[in-house]
Amino acid sequence: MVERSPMSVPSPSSSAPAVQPFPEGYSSQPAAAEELVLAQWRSERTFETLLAARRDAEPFVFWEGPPTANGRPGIHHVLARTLKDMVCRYQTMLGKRVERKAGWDTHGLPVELEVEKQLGISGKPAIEGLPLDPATGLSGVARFNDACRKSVWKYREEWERLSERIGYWLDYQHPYVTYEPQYIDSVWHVLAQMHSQGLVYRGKKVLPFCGRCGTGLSSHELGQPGVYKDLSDPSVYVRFRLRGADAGEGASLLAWTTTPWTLPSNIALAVHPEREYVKARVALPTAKGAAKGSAGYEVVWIVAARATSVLGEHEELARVRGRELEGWSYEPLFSHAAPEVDPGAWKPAPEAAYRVCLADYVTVEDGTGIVHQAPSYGADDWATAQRYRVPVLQAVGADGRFARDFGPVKAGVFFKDADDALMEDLKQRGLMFRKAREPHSYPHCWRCNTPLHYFAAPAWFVRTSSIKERMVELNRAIHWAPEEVGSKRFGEWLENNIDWNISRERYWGTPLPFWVCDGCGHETAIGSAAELEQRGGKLPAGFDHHKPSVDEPRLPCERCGGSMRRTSAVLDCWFDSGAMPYAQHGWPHVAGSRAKLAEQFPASFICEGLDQTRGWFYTLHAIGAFMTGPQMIASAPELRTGPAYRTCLVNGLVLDKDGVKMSKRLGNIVDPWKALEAHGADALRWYLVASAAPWLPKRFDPQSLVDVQRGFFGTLSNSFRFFQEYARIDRFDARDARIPPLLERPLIDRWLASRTQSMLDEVRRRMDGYDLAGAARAVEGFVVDELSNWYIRRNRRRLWKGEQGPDKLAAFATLHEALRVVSLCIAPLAPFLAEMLWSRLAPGSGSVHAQLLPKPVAAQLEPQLEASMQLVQRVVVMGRALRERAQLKVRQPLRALHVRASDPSRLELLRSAFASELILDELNIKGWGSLAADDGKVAKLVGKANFKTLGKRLGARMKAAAAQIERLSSAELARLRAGESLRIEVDGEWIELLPEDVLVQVQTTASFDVEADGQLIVWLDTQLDDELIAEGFAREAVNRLNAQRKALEFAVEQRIVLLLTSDSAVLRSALERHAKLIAAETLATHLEVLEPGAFAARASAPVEFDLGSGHVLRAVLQPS
RNA sequence: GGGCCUGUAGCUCAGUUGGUUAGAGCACCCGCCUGAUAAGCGGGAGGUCACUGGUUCGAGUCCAGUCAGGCCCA
Repeated sequence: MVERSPMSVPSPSSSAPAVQPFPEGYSSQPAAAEELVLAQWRSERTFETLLAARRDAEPFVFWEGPPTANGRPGIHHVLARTLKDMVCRYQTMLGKRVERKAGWDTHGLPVELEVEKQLGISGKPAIEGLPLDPATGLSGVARFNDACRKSVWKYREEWERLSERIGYWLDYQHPYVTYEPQYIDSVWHVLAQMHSQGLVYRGKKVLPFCGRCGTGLSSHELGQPGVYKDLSDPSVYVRFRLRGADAGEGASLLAWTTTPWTLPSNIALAVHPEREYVKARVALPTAKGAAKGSAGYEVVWIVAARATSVLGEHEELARVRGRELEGWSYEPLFSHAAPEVDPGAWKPAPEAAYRVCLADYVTVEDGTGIVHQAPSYGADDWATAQRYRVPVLQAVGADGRFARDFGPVKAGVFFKDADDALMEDLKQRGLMFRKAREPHSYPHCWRCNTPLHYFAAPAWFVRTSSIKERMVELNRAIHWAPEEVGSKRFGEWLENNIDWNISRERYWGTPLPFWVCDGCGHETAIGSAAELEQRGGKLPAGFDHHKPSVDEPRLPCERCGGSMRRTSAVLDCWFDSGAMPYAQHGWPHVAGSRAKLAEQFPASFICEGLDQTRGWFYTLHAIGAFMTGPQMIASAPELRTGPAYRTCLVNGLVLDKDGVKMSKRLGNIVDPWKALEAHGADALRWYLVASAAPWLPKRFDPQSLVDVQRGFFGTLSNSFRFFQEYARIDRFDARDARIPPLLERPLIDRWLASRTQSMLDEVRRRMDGYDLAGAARAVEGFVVDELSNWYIRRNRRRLWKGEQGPDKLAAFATLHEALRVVSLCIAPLAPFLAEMLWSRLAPGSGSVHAQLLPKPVAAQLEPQLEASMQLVQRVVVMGRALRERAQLKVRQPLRALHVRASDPSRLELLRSAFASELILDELNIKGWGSLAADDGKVAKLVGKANFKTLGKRLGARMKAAAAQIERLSSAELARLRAGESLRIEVDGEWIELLPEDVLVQVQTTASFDVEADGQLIVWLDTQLDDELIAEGFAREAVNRLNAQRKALEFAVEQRIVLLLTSDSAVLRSALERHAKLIAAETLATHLEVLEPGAFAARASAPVEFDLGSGHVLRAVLQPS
């Protein structure tokens, strides 16, 4: 055990506790060390204590977007949660109170699906017909929803465990849960408010529908991988016979469709108003070998652009614009009508049926430019039907099956299976112009692979389009990171706002609180369970807001006295999460919720994935725009006008290392647990945040994690380890009164202190601007380049030298302070390492996360000094390059360093003892050879045009001017540099050149090797004399002997006896001359340089080292 | 089909209101240092800034189009 450094003197006065080392193996096994921190946070209840301590502080409002716990958390959740945590921890360190209420999104289709799978059933009939479960006494929907309620917690434990493990501080003790009664009461209240303001209405929504599951699919579901599959679909051209005045010559309208099953529901045809349509005469098909036209001719209408490709050879009889076809009447394809349904949104006009409509969406890329319309089965068709008040037919029901026998198709036939029979029927009746099969990309249910059919299902809407202007206006007040998500993606989405379809015909969701009268159709909205009871009588004990019990209460109709029943649908679960600002507090029913809302609204900050733009970001915003509108504020002053959230940070997707989206299907999902185990949470967090701006898609490459761990974390922990080892030995105490004030410390200390404060300043500025990656990089650069690779490397000896004096204390204190500030600055992003550092650097002061982040100390900022150091480092880099080229290793001392500087202030800086000592010591050079203004002997001045200042002024003459400037003489350039201006002639015009218009640089003209960077010229005196060579040998010897000490596993303080010899007299003399140095550096208490003969007589088992050029050192090292 | 984002060295990324010869880290090669040692430092090589066209004295940067990847919406 090393008790103290070999040459240090004990300092009995110090009673400070020794600085504790890091846990064993931190560098290779950070996960284990992090677990210790977690255990400490748990046992000390650090998070809860911190929240309590900030009880009365100014709030920084953060809302957690609720994840659904029935999916596994993945690596992208680690990214989102790290960003959230980083901001929340930072704001806490600014003294704010940041409540972080966890939330669970518990409703919705994914849950239902999971449960269907679990119960081994599929589709609505199976759910409603679920048999009695003896264990619970439940059946049907009650049993199903009961299972859903339990299922949502499937991965809760893993979510909480992962969140804790990555250091995401969130209040999981008091989460909001979207299925709980008080939450639903709140959502009902919001809906009832909307209803009372006339924003809720009943309509129909055409959506992709899965007949088997009995449900519409969201567009998100349609975007699932594998939904679109290539099918061999029919491609049919059908004759619609014109009738009445437009019929002439038995002409037909030729329409094209790939969905013959919708033809029984045809009710109109659509043409493009601006396109030209032709009336064409074509030959009827003939038997093989028969003459063309032998079977006669027919007349068809088709868009001009498609006539040739569809009809082939034809005779054009007439040509009109599409709008002239409007209103033309045709014969229904089938004599027996499909069932008619009430569209709800309009009252159908029977005379509008079977006519030609105009529609802009008609294309001519394929088909005939005449589009068959079946409003039930297409959103575009629906909109057109609404404009023309066309009736709506529905041969195929929600289940995807024919509702009743229809010509050749029997009732119950699945729509996809009806195509052939229908086509055959049309062919028999001479209405099929042509048929074929073509591959088409057709959507399928992502759950059960059933082909989807678009279907007009009854739906409830919120008239968001009526508050569009307000939403657009409020959006302007939101700080989006990045800005363009708000202005473009989100902004344009708001501009094109359509009413929000809030209903879903499912089971596990917040039931819509709308009751409709069986008799007169009057509807009413209920704002809470209490109100339901008040209006409809006592609710049964254990009443649940969900189906089916919520469907039982009937209300008396205020209008007609009839009975009102609840509409069957449940709420779009996006509404649940969008209502969380209010519902998480149970507003307004729960006691104290009004005050809570007043304080926790609006959000200062939210952060979710880019995919939430039309999800949570929208629903929060839309509901917020309503809730902060003038009518709401009048009745609920706790709501303030303005957007629901002030800052929204968007994070991008996490892709695999090849840039491919992670999916179960591809098996390229990164398991966050594996990454955590191998590299720790800090490294994972740091990598995810620092590697790029949060909103850019990120490629997750495990190798990069290794780099982060070895690079930043390795360097920082090594720096601490270095400090710790000597601080412990010397019992360094940061409160030691003998520590010199900063201004009395060496300049390099003041430099590091200044850089520390500059770094702190940059971190704060970047964090305040939500540039989280920039903040991380600022610390990283400081720690690696400045703290470790420069300050510590340059100052190692000050910490392990013998004397306990002010200089040593100053070095300790400077390093301590830098590490202390670093631990504060990394706390938001690397909470574990920060805690480990803090508890060792500032023991007894509590958690680093409870500290206030200091403001930069202006008095410690010395920009001049920082600039000087940059100059020093530049000269050092140039010197190293020269050594490299001259093949002179740093151990070989050199006589002199020469510098030419064009700028007198730089010369001044280099002449300072601070710069001189650093440069000469770092480069192992005895002294300055010359340090002077350039006199033209090794360099000349070269002028270069400053394009930035001149370009705007000169425009097209810029090129000529630049050429002129390059020809300026050294004398002219010298005048410019002295601050005078100059006139030059360019293309016959005189131009005034100001000093800043010309960049004056020095260029070397020397014949020997120099380094030049435009400002400085540096070269080495490479002449070696005996003295330098001897010292070089001595240093080589020290190097080899110390390596040998290590090879022999001597303890660092082990004193030795050294016997040295060499056949080279030159080397022997060098060793003798520098014996003192060698002894000191190798801790030799006794050193003898012997003649080879004498050495051989006394030495047993000597080791040999070649010190170069055949000078071989033989040595014996023995413990003394 | 529409909107938006991304494309810079082998990899991960910077690149200010357009301005001289496009940078960093990692990896690679060469060398160095070693009492922070399962670390550290220096040097080198490595680029058609996805492609095409345009605006401009000047384009990685602005504009239009194309290609590729992604997100969202139809």
